[in-house]
Amino acid sequence: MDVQRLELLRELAERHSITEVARATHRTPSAVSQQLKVLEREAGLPLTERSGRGLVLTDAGRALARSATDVAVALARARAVWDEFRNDATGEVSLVTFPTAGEMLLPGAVKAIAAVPGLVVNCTDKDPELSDFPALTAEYDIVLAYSLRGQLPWGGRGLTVVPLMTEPLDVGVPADHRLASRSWITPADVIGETWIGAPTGYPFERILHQIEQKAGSQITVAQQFADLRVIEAFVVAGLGIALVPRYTWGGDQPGRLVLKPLRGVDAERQIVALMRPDRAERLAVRTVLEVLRTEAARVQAQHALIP
Amino acid sequence: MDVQRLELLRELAERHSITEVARATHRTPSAVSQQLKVLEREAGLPLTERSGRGLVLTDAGRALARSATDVAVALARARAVWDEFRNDATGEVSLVTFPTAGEMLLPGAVKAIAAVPGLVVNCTDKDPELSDFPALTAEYDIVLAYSLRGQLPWGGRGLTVVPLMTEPLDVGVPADHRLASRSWITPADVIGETWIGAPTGYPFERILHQIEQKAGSQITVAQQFADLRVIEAFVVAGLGIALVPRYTWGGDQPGRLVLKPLRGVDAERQIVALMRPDRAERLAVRTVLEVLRTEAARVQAQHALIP
DNA sequence: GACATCCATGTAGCAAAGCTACACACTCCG
DNA sequence: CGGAGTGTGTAGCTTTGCTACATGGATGTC
Repeated sequence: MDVQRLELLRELAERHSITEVARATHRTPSAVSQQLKVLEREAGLPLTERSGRGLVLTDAGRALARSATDVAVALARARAVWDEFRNDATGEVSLVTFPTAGEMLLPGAVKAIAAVPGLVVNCTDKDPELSDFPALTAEYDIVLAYSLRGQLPWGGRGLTVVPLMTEPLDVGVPADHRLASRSWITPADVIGETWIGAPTGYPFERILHQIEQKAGSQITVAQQFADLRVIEAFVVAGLGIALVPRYTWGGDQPGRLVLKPLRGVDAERQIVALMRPDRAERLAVRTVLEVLRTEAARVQAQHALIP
Repeated sequence: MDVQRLELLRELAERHSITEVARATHRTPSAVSQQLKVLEREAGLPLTERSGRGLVLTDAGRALARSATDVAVALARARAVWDEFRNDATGEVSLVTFPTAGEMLLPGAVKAIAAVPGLVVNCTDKDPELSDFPALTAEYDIVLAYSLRGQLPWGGRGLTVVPLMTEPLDVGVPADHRLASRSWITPADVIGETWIGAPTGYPFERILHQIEQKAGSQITVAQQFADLRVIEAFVVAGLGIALVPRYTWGGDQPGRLVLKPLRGVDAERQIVALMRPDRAERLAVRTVLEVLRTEAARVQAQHALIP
């Protein structure tokens, strides 16, 4: 029961291909295949099955891979305890975000992290529609993701989830709109309005459905954009109203776009950090996470002051 | 941070000598020394210090060794989960006991274990006065030990403790003794009696002290024997009375020795299994443990019937 | 105080484990 | 039917980790 081999099995469980595992671990596919073969012989049961031109884990393989995660966590924790002992939060941390969170949290966070010597974060963004968040944890240490209240799609898969903040989703209307002077809005208020929506499959869709149900009236979605800036521009142009995350909206439309809280509907999203449990143990990762949490709190507090 | 090397460090923490670690892991001292040196270089801090002709762990070394235990536990658990998956509780388990528990529990337990194919237990006994129980966990998978109520000397050291049974300690008197017809005895009853005691340092001593305190009168200990059979023989010969564990006494003095429960004093001992936490995870070990527990329950139930 | 003893630790050499490079077999898809 | 994708064998090399033996320091003894 060698740890290295278990690690390979775990990688295979996540990446679903020996070639991918080889690339990720800087080895040739042949080396990976050989090691897995040895593990299988030690285990005494087949761990993989051929399926088409690739292969899939058997039930036994999945079971063993799960245990492998526990071992990896213990090992990572040992490393972390040691780094804490030496007070050495050094290292590289990779991070993906969806664009709006990146805009809101990362500039401040990266600046704060720069103050920690030897700690480096490499950030990227990725369109949330193109890639499912959990899969990204194979490649990145920290994945910033969001989910709507009630749905917690990131549990269950054995990932570590750290909540960073909950952000209300308001209704954005043009400054000269009939609803612009209201202090809040209910589903009944927006009957008959035209909406600028997000592409099909985006979680925002669910909230529009909730509004439909509460109002008892069908919603008209005129356009579908992924980029918030485009949506805002359309709203300002008077082409419709839209759901806008309160802390994230651009602000480059000063005075021409106003946000109104939505009552009667659970209109908020949770912004969380998603991680593979072993990576979540690393001291460098935990340090970055701590910075993100305080940054999120800062943003939230700042918006509470200017309502 | 190689697991094998961490394992060596952990062994060193327990055995306090490279030579001993080498013997236990079937290597030469040179090999152990080299591997620890590599670990130390990776760790970046000295893990050991020379002390006389041997060496001792530094604080850093002890800290890292603690983490190493967690890794070993995770790894052992992975193995156990796998063995459970294959329903394969095969393997060798070594066990030490103090004599009385061996007499009481082991014959039945070993017979039950013989029914499990491929599972082997190797048992030995060891005088409890000569060796401290925790140290034996380095050498044996399961250590049967006892402790008096209130004192739990086996926690704290990071060992796994599984309670098997609690055994009352009665007062053994000859059948023709003035107290032989009583249904129980209090400390006041035994004022003026001569005691056959255990050697100094045995935990039974503490109970005699309690009796002294409750009775307000000094106790006379005439002889000190470790072996229960000798004690019983002296009691039968009318040379004194003694503390006798209720389930364990010989029975080869039928009718000539009677046991009387002691009231007013916490007179019982806990019989527990002591294990290194990683070894406690092994399926074979857990299986043996399960047998021991049911055997202990059987013995206890049997004695409840014949009071 | 010299000597034997018991440690840990260096050095050289050897055996095994694990990797790469390359060839091969198989499946899917245009 | 190729061509691009997959996983897997084989040969050979590199690295790792071990043993055997020698060395040096600390301890205890005659």
